[in-house]
Amino acid sequence: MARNSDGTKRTAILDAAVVEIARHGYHQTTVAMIARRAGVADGTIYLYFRNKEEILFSLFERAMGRFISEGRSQVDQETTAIEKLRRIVELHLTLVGKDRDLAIISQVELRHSLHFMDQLSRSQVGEYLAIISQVVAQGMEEGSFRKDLDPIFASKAIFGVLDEMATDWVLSHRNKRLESQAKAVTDFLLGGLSV
Amino acid sequence: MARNSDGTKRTAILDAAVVEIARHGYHQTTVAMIARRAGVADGTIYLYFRNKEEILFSLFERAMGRFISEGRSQVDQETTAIEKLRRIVELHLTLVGKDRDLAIISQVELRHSLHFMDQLSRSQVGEYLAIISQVVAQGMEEGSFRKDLDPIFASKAIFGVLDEMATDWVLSHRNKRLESQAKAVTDFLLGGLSV
DNA sequence: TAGTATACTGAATAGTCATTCATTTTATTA
DNA sequence: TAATAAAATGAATGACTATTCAGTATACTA
Repeated sequence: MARNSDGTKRTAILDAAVVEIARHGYHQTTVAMIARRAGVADGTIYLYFRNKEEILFSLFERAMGRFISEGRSQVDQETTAIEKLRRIVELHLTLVGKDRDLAIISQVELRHSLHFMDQLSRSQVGEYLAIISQVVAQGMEEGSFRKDLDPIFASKAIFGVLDEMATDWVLSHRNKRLESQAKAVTDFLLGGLSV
Repeated sequence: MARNSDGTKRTAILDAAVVEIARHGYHQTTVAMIARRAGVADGTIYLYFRNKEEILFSLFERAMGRFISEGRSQVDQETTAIEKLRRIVELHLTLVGKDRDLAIISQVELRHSLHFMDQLSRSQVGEYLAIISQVVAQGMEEGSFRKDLDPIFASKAIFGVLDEMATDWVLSHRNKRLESQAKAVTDFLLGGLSV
């Protein structure tokens, strides 16, 4: 499998894939379309990726990597669990809201098949949830969060709210920035519905 | 477009589609596979559905219809917003947890394309969210829910948590019943993370 | 029972595209 | 500069499948 040394061409292919897949959907996007936009020949794609599906996987890995590494660093910049949660919410909404094409991919196109979702949730999403659940656990120790929480459960619930906001933003055609919801989300997560 | 008077055959086709699509995914499921399982000829499918995609739409409508009608009836059986919320959470998790094949479809396969999700969210999901947001609004009037909530926002957050629990259950290979999470979900939604 | 309408069948069609690989171009080495 | 290796090309292949429709079977009517 030949490839140029810097990741130039691989990156170009992934960038092209984001645009084409966001615009036409994974199944309507042909390998030829991605190749054309990336400025390479069809066959070149197969020097960098085993098959079409691997492009989608790689796309996800690249995006999720940012969530994890930035997530960690944001969390490390704060001391209290409440502030850490605030940072995670802001980061999540900001990262998704930054690039609509990528958001379409992560909120819609990546959820195509059971097989696919399975892989995703096992690998990187699990790592992301672990970061969140650590924050919850810390909050419980600190005494700022309720003692009767299950951190794993709570991390999923938190992710669920963030994910729904992201999906809603992708589907809405309004132009409101996604990160403008950060405060509302944090307040809801911390305080719940009850007075 | 010919068809037999009772919905027998149409129902058989939809039932077959649920099984095949849950098992192989929408794109790996051929019309022939659905026809075979339903015990009809390939062409018969097209007497009942315009095309393959319409099968998926119909599947969704049938399933979502239950959420909405049962949701309303559950809500009507309670008086306080807190109890209504409890019912919605229980119903949602029970309905999803009742049929794993259908759950796979609603949590994974139905989210195929932006176009598709768009249609879904506009139509029936919107109606479902409206039911939830009415409950939130009632809770605010009653004084049992915080006054600074936006009911629309809150309904999305609630749906997000329910949806994530459902997806997690579909992807997890454990056998724990989904509705066993109902209390944890309700507590989380009502009380949030903070003490 | 003959005639007509309705329902169903399944083989043939028509188009699509992921993937391959023989060939060409570009880079590296001696 | 010649020889060799690495990268890249893109036309051709081969496999797949949604949809159609001419024909058959079943139900209904007079």
